[in-house]
Amino acid sequence: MRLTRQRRIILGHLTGLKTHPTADELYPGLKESLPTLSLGSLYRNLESLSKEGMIAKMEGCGPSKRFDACVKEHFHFQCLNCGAVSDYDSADAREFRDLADKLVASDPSIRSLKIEFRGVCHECEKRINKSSENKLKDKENK
Amino acid sequence: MRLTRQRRIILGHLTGLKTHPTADELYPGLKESLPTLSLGSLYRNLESLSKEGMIAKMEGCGPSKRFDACVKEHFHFQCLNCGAVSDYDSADAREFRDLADKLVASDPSIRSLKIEFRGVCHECEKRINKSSENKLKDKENK
DNA sequence: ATTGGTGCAAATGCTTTGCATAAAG
DNA sequence: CTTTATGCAAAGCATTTGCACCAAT
Repeated sequence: MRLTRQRRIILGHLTGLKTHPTADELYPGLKESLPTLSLGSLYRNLESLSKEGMIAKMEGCGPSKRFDACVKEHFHFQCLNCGAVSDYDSADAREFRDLADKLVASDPSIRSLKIEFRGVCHECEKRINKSSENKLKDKENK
Repeated sequence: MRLTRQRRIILGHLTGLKTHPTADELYPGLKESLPTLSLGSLYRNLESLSKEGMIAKMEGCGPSKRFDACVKEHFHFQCLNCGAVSDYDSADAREFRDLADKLVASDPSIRSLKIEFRGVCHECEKRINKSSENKLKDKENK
């Protein structure tokens, strides 16, 4: 695979984000640096880059695939409300990872373990609190 | 939601399977008992049944959703080769589940944890061994 | 009579593919 | 000059939706 200008810019752009975007989310920002970029080529290039191990392709976190410039193993946290995916780490999580590794080592039929954390992200939490505040106010005004 | 004849048969059929089929895989077998069943209605009914908590909808295990008549929490094992999904249980797995529950309890921002085992299923293992045997024989014959 | 269920076909959303052109080695 | 990359439009696949008809309360 050739690391063309287009691919370098896609890679650079993705590296600058910690949001694990979908192809669709990535596209508008990329168009600024690459006005002729087509969505088809973006898909092809994300696929190529991930096949080369230069980026990670995340499947099964919603209808669309997400991409991550960070290739080394780490946990993800997905918001049940908005679908956004962020990295997750904590002492407990690291302990958990250790036990997971042990489990994989103990059973030869297991090659890997997919682990994903789910909850409500800070942004959605705020939004939800605000909207319930507003509902209270509405009631008071009636 | 009304538990119509159609839905009862879909539910019964799914209960008889331990393969966690996709809508597509379920369809042909169901057509025998329900000749007029449309794929659209199957999707709608699987959706309704899962919303009622009568079956489990599994997302993120490939391009198609899978459905499971067993609603109580349990681990799944997915074959990296053929995509088939089966249940997974072992003493180590139960220990793992306990730690996962602790982790969820310890961090209030976490609502749930998605855990999935991956490897190569027995059927594929056999198939792969056979085909490598054949390749050896081919070499000998040359 | 009103509500909910079904079949069918069309629409949707995300992604892939075919093909002609362009760039890189 | 052969291979690889790109843009565009069309196709693909899993799923959802609109609508007319039907069944059950």
